Amino acid sequence: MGNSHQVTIKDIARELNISPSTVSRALKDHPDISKDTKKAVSDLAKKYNYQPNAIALSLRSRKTNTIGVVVPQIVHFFFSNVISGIEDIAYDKGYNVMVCQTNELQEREEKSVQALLASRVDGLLVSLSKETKTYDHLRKVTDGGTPMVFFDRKSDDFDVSSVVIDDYQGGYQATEHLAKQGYKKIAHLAGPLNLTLSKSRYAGYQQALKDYGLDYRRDYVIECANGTIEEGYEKTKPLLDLRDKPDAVFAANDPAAIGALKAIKDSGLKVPQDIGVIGFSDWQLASLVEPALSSISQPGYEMGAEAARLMFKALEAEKGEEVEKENIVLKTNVISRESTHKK
Amino acid sequence: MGNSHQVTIKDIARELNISPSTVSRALKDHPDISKDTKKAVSDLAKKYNYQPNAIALSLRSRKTNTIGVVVPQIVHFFFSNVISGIEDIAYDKGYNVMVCQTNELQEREEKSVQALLASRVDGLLVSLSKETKTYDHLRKVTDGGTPMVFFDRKSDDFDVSSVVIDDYQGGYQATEHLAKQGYKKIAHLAGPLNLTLSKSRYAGYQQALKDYGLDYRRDYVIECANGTIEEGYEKTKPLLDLRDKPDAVFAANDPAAIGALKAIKDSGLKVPQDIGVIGFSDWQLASLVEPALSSISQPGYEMGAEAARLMFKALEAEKGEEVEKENIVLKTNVISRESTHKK
DNA sequence: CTGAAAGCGCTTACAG
DNA sequence: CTGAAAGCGCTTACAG
Repeated sequence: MGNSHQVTIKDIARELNISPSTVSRALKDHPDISKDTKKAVSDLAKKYNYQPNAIALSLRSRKTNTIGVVVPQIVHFFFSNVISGIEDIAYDKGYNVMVCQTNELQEREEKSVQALLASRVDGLLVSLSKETKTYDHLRKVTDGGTPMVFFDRKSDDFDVSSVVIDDYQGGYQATEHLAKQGYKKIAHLAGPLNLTLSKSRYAGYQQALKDYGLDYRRDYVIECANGTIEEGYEKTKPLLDLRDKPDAVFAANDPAAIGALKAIKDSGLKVPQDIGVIGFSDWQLASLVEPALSSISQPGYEMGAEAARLMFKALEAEKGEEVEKENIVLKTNVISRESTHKK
Repeated sequence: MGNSHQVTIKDIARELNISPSTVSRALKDHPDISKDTKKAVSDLAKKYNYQPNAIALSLRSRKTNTIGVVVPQIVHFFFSNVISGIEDIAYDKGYNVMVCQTNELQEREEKSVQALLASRVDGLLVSLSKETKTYDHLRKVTDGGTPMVFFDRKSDDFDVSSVVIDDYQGGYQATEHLAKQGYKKIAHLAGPLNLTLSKSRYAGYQQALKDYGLDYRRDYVIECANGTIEEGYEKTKPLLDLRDKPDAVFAANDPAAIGALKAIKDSGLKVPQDIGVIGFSDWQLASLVEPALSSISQPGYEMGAEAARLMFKALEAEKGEEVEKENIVLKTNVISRESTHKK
């Protein structure tokens, strides 16, 4: 028909000469309504493809059946997995998902949270931008009574549920894996050390060295602020120039590890025979380089699904019932490939 | 406060002993309202962090300031770029974005479209699932008067705007690039040939062969239905067993190209000296393999931004004004890397 | 300068 | 079995 007006209950009522209340009841198969009326209503509803207006329902029920997601980047293997996990669970629950990316900017994070709040999302799933230093915008969320769950990048200033990766364990596992393969002098390309996540990986690295009786040397640790392939390449070169050079590199992210791989190969040394390399899985890239890169897996999809589940637990709780906060820490796994197969 | 009730205009009115109408006017700086009232209202609004309820506004204005996106997969380099492009433009326009993934299932596509329609999104951006054969669910969108724009995977049954990649040109460019590098016997790992997109790339390949005076041989063309690395590997092997084997391969997607690369290397032949390889960029992976893979770039971000712009053009049109449909075809580019540098 | 009324599309307690 | 009324949170034409 190309009619730009969606059919309402009133339209049906008018055509049938009955009241909107009756139409509403008939539509939801209310026991009071007569068979005949129900039939007439549902026939007409079908004929005009009547769709209940969710906006009107939301206004009445103060529930939008929508959750908001605030994420640093959409174009990112890990985060797109998280979003996908959230969306799948939300779909099963009959919820819609509004997605906002902050592009790592605090200002955009603030505006997005504000927009989502204005849209009265039932709950908010948030991963902080790298830039975010103050939390007033998130205070408004919790103060207003909207359930919030952090994923991956959280602030400890809030008493809300969260899902994060066990970065300490990941750093430990990576280093342990290298040690078990027989590498003795393990260097670390750390992530930006202002992030808790980088510090945890670094700490796990140190603990594993200790547990396996290996030396911790400050000059074997180099910070990679951007986590790019180029940076990994450049920062690895000085390590190779050391008189006593490392025989393995644990990079806190995969692009840096790939850069390290290149730098080692360019210097004429062999991976994994001379130097082993292991990364930390931000992308799905690791398997493609040569040699294929060992890495620590981060369960992105699971993180999203878990965060969504925590959210729905809060949303489905009885009104007034206190839901206990959970802080879930997901385990990482070692993905062992060629780049660490020393023998 | 932890008060789970968001402050409304009525609350402010009550506290100030004035009417909701006056509060509403004061809030939007209506000229009729006195300075004093305005000040009192805005002070209280600030104190209670009043947020206008977008749901109530939507019900009145029949505009939600939200657009819906239906995409086959979120975890996908190309599509996540598209979503990102859409989100950035929507953010600039003050719109929210609801994202649904179909996981390539028609049923889920139908339900998602339906849910988005029920939520009264102002417009819908759709990329069809591979499975979608019938279009009743999309007819409901256009019949109901909701603007729709297709991106990447479209149906020609609708008179709506669309943004797609010039696959014909991409196929042509890939083949032309190989020809110009001096390759003469160019094979093609085609995509699933039920998709228009695959057929177009194939047609571009054929035309380029003709234009460059090269033979078209049916046995040089192999269909890769899944587009995985494994499939590319397996389907390339028979090509290498031919008595008169090709000296170049154009794969309709990057994973298949990467599989081809491996198969060629495993057979003892050299890339690019013996056989050149070029892919079609679905992922960002191409630069990491060895040798680095030449590829045809698909501007995903631009596609999303363009599709969003078309949508907003329709949404911003005067009521009743006819917006002319545009079918935008984005150009691809050759990304020339090692895998095709014959000399 | 301010307020009462109506309405966006729905539901439901109340009345008959 | 059905309907009128009230209300979700807002805006705005109308009245004063």
